[in-house]
Amino acid sequence: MAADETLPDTDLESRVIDEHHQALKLWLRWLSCTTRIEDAIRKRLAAEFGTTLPRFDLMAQLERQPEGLTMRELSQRLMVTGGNVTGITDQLESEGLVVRAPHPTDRRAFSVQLTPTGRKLFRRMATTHERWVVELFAGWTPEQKAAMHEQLAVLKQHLAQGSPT
Amino acid sequence: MAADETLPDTDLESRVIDEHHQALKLWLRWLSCTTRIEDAIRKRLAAEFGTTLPRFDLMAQLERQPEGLTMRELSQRLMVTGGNVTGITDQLESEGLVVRAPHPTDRRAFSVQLTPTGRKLFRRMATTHERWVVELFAGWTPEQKAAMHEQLAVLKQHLAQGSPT
DNA sequence: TATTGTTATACTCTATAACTATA
DNA sequence: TATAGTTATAGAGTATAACAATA
Repeated sequence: MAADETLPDTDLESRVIDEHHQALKLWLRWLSCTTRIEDAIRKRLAAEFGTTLPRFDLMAQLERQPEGLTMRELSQRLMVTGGNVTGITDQLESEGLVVRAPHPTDRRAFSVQLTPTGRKLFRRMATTHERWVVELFAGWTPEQKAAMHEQLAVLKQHLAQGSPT
Repeated sequence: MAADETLPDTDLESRVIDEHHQALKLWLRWLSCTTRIEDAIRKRLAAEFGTTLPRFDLMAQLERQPEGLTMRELSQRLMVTGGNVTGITDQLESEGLVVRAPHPTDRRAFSVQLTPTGRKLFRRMATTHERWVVELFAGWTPEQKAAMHEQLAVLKQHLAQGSPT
């Protein structure tokens, strides 16, 4: 032990390997937590509101944009291809939760908007959803949550730069 | 501002609301990072190895258990139902990567194991996968990664207690 | 020509339930 | 009876590519 002077190469190498394992272990633990949280939210969304995460996410996007979003914008924000947005929008529209309003300037496009019913439902769901999230993260102090939030900002930027897909 | 003495109730309430928003914002940022990382890994796994995350995960479980795992154990560890494990195992077996060996004591069960080919392939994939993960988390210092790892341990335990499904 | 959105198709993962064989 | 595993079925989400209408 304490061979810092005699075996620098080996120490460097093992440190590198340790850091590799560190990143991998971190990712696996992260993924495990994420899966559990997502599963919990997914199941509750299905049980209490008969909906799914993609549907919830689409409505969340619309709630932030009362003037509406085009199918293309939804596709980009949800990071899925156009065909999928058509399908999910079809479902929500048939349930009277969203509407394809005519676009003010582009006759090819729609301005997808929440209906009053959709908005009311979404707000109920969002409130409940937020309570679930608060409970799930209740194991952390506010300071820990804040620290995590900051650290994730760094990661997010790194990810955006690293793979500018 | 600084109404700590005059309006304690309001301050408490706004602090609670802030903490709610804090948890939600944290979760949304977290989810965004996770999605990006997972997408990157999923795409690379498909492009470079023609495989998927569930297949990779199943092989990862087997690599840790050279004596093999039963279908049931795989089902539990991967947190999916039995029918899915049958399907994925069928694929991998047809490609010669895993084998359903007879179980030593229970004639109903199998001992699913990696074949030598499967083991070799998995080790190649795992090495590359680990490199991706290291790159994706390169925005953090080793200390930050260690701190995150610790904090996730707390969360994981909270999640395990909270919903003992 | 390029873009918006839809349609058609196919693939993966997932869950549920009925079923066989063994414990 | 209970458990291990398979099969059949169905449904959600996803991507791709061909297509119509409009820019």
